[in-house]
Amino acid sequence: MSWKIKPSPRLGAMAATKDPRPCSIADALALVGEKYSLLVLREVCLGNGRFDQLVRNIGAPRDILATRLRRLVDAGILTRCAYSERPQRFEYRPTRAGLELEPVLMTLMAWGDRHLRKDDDRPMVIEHICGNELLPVVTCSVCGDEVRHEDVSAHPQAPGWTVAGPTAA
Amino acid sequence: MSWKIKPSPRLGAMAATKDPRPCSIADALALVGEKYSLLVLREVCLGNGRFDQLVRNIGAPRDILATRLRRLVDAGILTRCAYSERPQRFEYRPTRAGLELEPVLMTLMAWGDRHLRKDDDRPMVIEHICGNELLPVVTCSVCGDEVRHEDVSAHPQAPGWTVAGPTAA
DNA sequence: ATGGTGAGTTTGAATTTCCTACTCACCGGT
DNA sequence: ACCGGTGAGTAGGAAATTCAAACTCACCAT
Repeated sequence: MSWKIKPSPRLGAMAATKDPRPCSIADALALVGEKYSLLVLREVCLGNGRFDQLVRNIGAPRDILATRLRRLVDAGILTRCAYSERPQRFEYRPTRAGLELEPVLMTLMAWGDRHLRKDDDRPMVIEHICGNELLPVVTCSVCGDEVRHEDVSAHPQAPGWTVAGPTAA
Repeated sequence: MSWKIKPSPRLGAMAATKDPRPCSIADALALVGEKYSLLVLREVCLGNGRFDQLVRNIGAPRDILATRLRRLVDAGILTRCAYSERPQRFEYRPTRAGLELEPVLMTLMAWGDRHLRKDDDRPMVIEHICGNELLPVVTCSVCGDEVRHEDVSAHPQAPGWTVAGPTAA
């Protein structure tokens, strides 16, 4: 009788490493990157924070939405405030931290408008107080210039991490 | 014998509506909002586009990563180019459209740095060509002012949609 | 008493993700 | 020629999530 000897698994091809690059993008996404979370924030920033409105406008299943809302409230991104006692009814509103995610939504929307739609059939236009349609641009807070890919360089701070990955094992 | 009469289901409390608010944020997220997709973009923008590097630096399961890469390539956000024939080896690189998502990553990172970390233990610092650390700010491309929540107003274009949801049914 | 609304919860089925291992093509050393 | 190693994935089954539809509870209006 013969057994298939278990040939020690390849050492190079392992599962997802348990310590990926430490990064605030990853951390932020762990909080608001789940399906629907950013759409909740969109609606809430539009002033539209009641449960059934969220269900309708986002198109999310009610139970999932309830889970997301709990998480966003716990994270301090939303607050749940009563807009009526007897009958008790609630409304979700962005906290300061939540409002500070709006720039993310705006740049994302601008990208979608530019790359996902042909012509000018934008489903929503944002007007700036200056009187013009808002075309959001990301700039350097110091010099004020628009940020371009070739004008920035990343410097990882965590030990063992370079821009190219962990220092050669 | 008695049957439980099926009491026609409530009309008010239905499942997720099949036509949520039309919105480029939603469309963009449908493309790049799945788990890991934006982290792929992060690595690829860092110039780090080989499969095994992505696995290590992102911490994603290999099969999921393969699926995401296919999707991003199909969407025209990444390209898969050979960096060596014999043996064939590939590398993923951002297209123009992919690079234009960098502002989203930057604002997200800045938010994470500000709200998810106490003190200044940022895992990564970005330097702008002007010589300073980059603190990205979203501004109005016309007037140049920083965009603040209270300075913008949204105008949905789709018929039947106001900022507050579908026109009263 | 009946029906309606807001804000969720429950339940079971359908999808996705995750983990571990496996493949294929090639290279480099002995 | 054989052995081990690397890059870039694929395969298969268990575990976790999502989804749709219905159900609950408290209250108000008729």
